[in-house]
Amino acid sequence: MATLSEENYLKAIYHLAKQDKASVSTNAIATKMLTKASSATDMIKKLAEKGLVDYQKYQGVHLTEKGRFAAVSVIRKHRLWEVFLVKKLNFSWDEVHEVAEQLEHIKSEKLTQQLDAFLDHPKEDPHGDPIPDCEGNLPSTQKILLAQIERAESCICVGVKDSTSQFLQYLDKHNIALGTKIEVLSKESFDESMSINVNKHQLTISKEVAHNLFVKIS
Amino acid sequence: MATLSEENYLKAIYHLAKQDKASVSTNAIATKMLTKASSATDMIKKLAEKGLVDYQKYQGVHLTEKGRFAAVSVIRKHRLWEVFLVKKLNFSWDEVHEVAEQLEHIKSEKLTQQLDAFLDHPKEDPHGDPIPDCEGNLPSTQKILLAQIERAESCICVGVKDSTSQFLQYLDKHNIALGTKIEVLSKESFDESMSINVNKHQLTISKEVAHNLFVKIS
DNA sequence: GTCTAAATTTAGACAAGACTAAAAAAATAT
DNA sequence: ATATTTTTTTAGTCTTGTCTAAATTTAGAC
Repeated sequence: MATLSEENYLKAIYHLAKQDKASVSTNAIATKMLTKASSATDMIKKLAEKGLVDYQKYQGVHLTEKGRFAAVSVIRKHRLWEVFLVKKLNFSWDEVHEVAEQLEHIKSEKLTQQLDAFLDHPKEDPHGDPIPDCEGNLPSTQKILLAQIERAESCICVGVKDSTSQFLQYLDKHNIALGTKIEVLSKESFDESMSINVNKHQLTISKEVAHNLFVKIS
Repeated sequence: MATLSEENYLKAIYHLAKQDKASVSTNAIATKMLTKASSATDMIKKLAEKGLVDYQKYQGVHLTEKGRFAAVSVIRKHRLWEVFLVKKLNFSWDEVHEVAEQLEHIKSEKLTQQLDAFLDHPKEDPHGDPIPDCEGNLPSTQKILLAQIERAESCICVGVKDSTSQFLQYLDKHNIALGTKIEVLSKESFDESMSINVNKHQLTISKEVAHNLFVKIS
């Protein structure tokens, strides 16, 4: 039902709402979509017309249940395709995003179901993000940012917040992957940089890195 | 470079040119694309502008080398995806077309290459149509239509001309698949119907069926 | 509380791809 | 060779998604 463009807006609204959970502003949507506010307003009206968002002038939008389901369905497909690309076609985790952005819009219920089965019903994509089930349920994971750790402690890398290839390649270079054990040695209060141990190698990471790595305490 | 719509037009022109090999008329394109002649004219101008077809008013079009390559690249992807759907995702041969029509437009050189490798460089799609290589070469196969057989003779089904699900399901129902041995018993000169033997079962097929089944003499 | 600044919406325009109706060219029939 | 039919093109309109510029509303500063 939703056009390609509509699906992309729904995804953007979903991701923006997750953080804030308040209503999502026109400007935030425009920024995320790399368009202008006026374009976002136009699209918001179309989405509201179709019952995918609740909208009142000047008040931002909320996804309706229907809109949320549509958004999550696209995210499900995106993440399943990412798993496919990495597990079956030997893509690395920094190469999958662009292609998955295209594949996520393919419309075929059967394709999605069969792909899911073919991949053995994966629970996470290559960046550690959870894959929604076909009913739109998304298990809430309790990952924390590495930056939130305040004392010498051991943890395991379980995801990335930023999945640009620049960041992922930085992680590759320092042998940090999903499942990698990270020992926090110390944290510098001046610049929030951290001294960590990865595979017996000591490493200093910046605030920026620490704020984009999800870990769980081990 | 080419938009989704342009790719579909190129494909249509390619398929129309194959049969006739003369220039392709505006009307033929419009009919194949299920649009109006005026829309076809508009698109032809865009394709000519981009150097994908040669066009002179009222004279129909020819694909340029660039246009032919673009068309064949889309066909390559279409057929590779069909193989994927049947071999890996358990689609049947009458279910793949629609989905492949979407997948064929995904733009990623690496994806196509890796998919090809993952499928072990298949030579044919599930309907027996040859898969072009990445340079745009398409092996010329010498299949004949079952209807062209004039006397009692044995042959093997190697492809279908019509790949609508109605026809494919008809073939399924009568246990005719690629590789199936077909013995021609007789041909009726009145209506061109044929009496054939498939897996020990005798069967009478109409002219329509005989004209849509490719075979090779065994 | 009013006044400015920021965010949002409206109005009008444009490109892509489609359509209808009408004009022009080509093909066919007599 | 001319008349008629068919094919093709043109002209003008529509929808989707975008834009700029202007108007409006909300929020923040004092």
